[in-house]
Amino acid sequence: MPKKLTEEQMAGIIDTGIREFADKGYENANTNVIAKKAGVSVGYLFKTYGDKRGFFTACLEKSLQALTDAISSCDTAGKKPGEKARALIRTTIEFSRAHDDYIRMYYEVTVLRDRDLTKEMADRIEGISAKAYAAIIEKGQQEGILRKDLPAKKAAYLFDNIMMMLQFSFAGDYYKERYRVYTGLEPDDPAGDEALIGQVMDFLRAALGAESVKKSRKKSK
Amino acid sequence: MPKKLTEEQMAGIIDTGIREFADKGYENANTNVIAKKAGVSVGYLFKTYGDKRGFFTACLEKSLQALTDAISSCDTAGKKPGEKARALIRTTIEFSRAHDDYIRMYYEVTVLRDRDLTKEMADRIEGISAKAYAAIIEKGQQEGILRKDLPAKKAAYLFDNIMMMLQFSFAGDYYKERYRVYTGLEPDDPAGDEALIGQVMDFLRAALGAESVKKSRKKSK
DNA sequence: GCTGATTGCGTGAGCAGCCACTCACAGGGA
DNA sequence: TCCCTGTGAGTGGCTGCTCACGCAATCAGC
Repeated sequence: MPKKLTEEQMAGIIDTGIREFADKGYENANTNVIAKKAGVSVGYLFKTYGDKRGFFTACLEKSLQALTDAISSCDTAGKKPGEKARALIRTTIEFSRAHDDYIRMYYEVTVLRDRDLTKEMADRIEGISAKAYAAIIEKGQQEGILRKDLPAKKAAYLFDNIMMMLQFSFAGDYYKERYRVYTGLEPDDPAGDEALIGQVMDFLRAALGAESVKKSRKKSK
Repeated sequence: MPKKLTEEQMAGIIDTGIREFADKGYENANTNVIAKKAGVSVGYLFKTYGDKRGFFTACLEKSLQALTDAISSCDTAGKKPGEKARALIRTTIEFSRAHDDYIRMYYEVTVLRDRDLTKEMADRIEGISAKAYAAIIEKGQQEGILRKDLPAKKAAYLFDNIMMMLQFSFAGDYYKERYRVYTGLEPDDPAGDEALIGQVMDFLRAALGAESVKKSRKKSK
């Protein structure tokens, strides 16, 4: 049965692709299988996206958009740096658990052996968060809430290290197991979330906060 | 020309394998090519290691051993927790730069889709460092150098997050680029190392140190 | 010591299966 | 009738793995 694909079908290929790439990895994902699962012909897939890599890039695009949207929704004007940070941590954890396939797509980029694409993606993805984080931190420093002796860029880097690892910890098999080993908690269970968020905040507040702020540190557990 | 492989040849296959797996990834590494590069027949490779996965595991084993050795060399008895941490950070950075293929092998595990192997590896690799880190932190807490209100396990987890990201930052293309984006520094150039080590220490000391220790914080940059 | 037999390690051409990609075609819309 | 979109059986190239063979080392008999 030929003729004119519906909008859903066209969007469906991308979603199917994301699921397959996330589950099996780039190499093991099979374009024939993806097309069949999406109810579309292979021919269509290749005519539309050129080749496998092109299709992958399209899938990636959607995943990254969703990720970026979630992150930037935390950066509401008027919020204090501390509130922003807390929102960022909570959103990251929740998003990673709910849309683990998007995170795993992002993780796939990290593994890619295509020098140019790798560089482009790193610049795009990290560029966005690097600027956002550095801005928050700089603002905090100006307001006197955060210590000024650690360069904002380096602080942003250390902050993002923790954010990235959080993302992976709730999406990838290896990182989930690692989370279990370290904390004794089950990553899929949201029960430990609040405690974790509190501890991460606490850790960061201590690491980045100005002396005056440290005193108000609350006991956690 | 057949007959009896030398010790070097036998070790050589593993080294060649590590290089190939690290460079191209598990799927793209070609057993025929590895055998040829190592100056050995494919037949030998498969007779000795069973299949590609078995050969990969053998390569992994050597990489992990080297990594574990380097890490555990920092844990000399008698050192203060702070000294141990500093040695750990320095060693991690230097090792990652010098033996980036070992780190990339480790990273490959992280991507593996083999549930059982993933779990086993996570338990082994992370189990070792988790215990070591937690022990150092607990000791620090008992000595009153480190704050006691953050559970040692969680602290170890956050510490390891930073250590892992440091490893990747000097070994993987994506992470190298990310490091450039964030810090503006060139990851392959050791010139920025001391400053980075100082800042990481500073960050951790602030995050984990007891109040009394914080006062002695030195200005960095 | 010498020689033919025996053993088994290592070889690499070849095979089988997989999968990205093509292209001749079907059929719906204008 | 003429596009033009989408189809899916087919193909070519790649790669993990096999297996029949060759060669050296060891051995048995003299």
